Amino acid sequence: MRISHIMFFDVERAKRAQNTLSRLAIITPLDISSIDIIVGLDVSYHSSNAVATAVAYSINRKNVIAVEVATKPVKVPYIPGLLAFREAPVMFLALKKLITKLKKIDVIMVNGHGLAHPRKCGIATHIGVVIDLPTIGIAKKLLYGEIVFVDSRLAIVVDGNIVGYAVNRRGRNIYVSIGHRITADDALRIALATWDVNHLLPEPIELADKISKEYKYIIASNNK
DNA sequence: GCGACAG
DNA sequence: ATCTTGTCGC
Repeated sequence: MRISHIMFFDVERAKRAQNTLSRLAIITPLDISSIDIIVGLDVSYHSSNAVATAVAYSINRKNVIAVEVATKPVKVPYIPGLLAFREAPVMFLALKKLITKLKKIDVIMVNGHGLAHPRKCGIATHIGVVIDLPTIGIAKKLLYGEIVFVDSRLAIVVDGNIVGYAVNRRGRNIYVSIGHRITADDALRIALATWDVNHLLPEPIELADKISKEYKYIIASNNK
C-alpha cells in the first residue's frame, strides 16, 4: 500500500505561514450604514471531495442574491488550528465564481474562527488577508481564547484583547470573531443584523451550510 | 507528560 | 466534517 500524499502536509511550514498572515490582519471600523451584501462561506464533504458554497445575502432585501458552488479533492488532513489549509482553497474557488457575478461584496462570513486562534490566524483571517476584504469568523465551538463578561456581553479575549463575542442561541454559544478589516463590535453588529432568531447561525452561514449539504452528492458525482 | 482540539 | 434510529425533552 502506497503512502498517501495527505501525509506530506508540512505542519511547521503552515504555522509559519499563519504567523506571517496574522501580522497583515487589520482591525478597523466599517461604515455599517453602507453595508448590504454579506457572503457566507462553508464547506461540506462527500467521500474525498470538499464542496464549498458561497452565498451572497442582502441585508436590505433580506434575501439571497446569488449562490455558487465549487468542488475539490481534499489533500490536507483536518488538524485543529490548521483548518484553513484544508478548506480555504476550495472556498476561494466558490468565492471567485461568485465575485464575477456581483458588483460588490461588503463583508465575507466564514464558518470557522478569525483572530480567536492560537496564532491569531483562523480561516476567516486567512481568507480576509489573502483577498483583502472584510471578514468575520462564525464558529459553533471555541478553539482558543477566554470567555469574559464585559458590559453584559460574553467577550472572546486573546492576549488581553477582545477579538470577538459569544452569542447565545438555542441554549448554546456561537462564536463571532474578527477576521480582517473589521472590529469586534462591528463583526457582532453585522452578525446580529443577519441573524434569523429561528436559526442557530447568522443567515449567510446558515444558508451556505444547508445549500452545501443539499448539493454535495450532485456536485460530487458530477465531478467524477 | 497530559489535556484540548474550528470543520 | 461524516457515518445514522430511535429517543429524551420542551
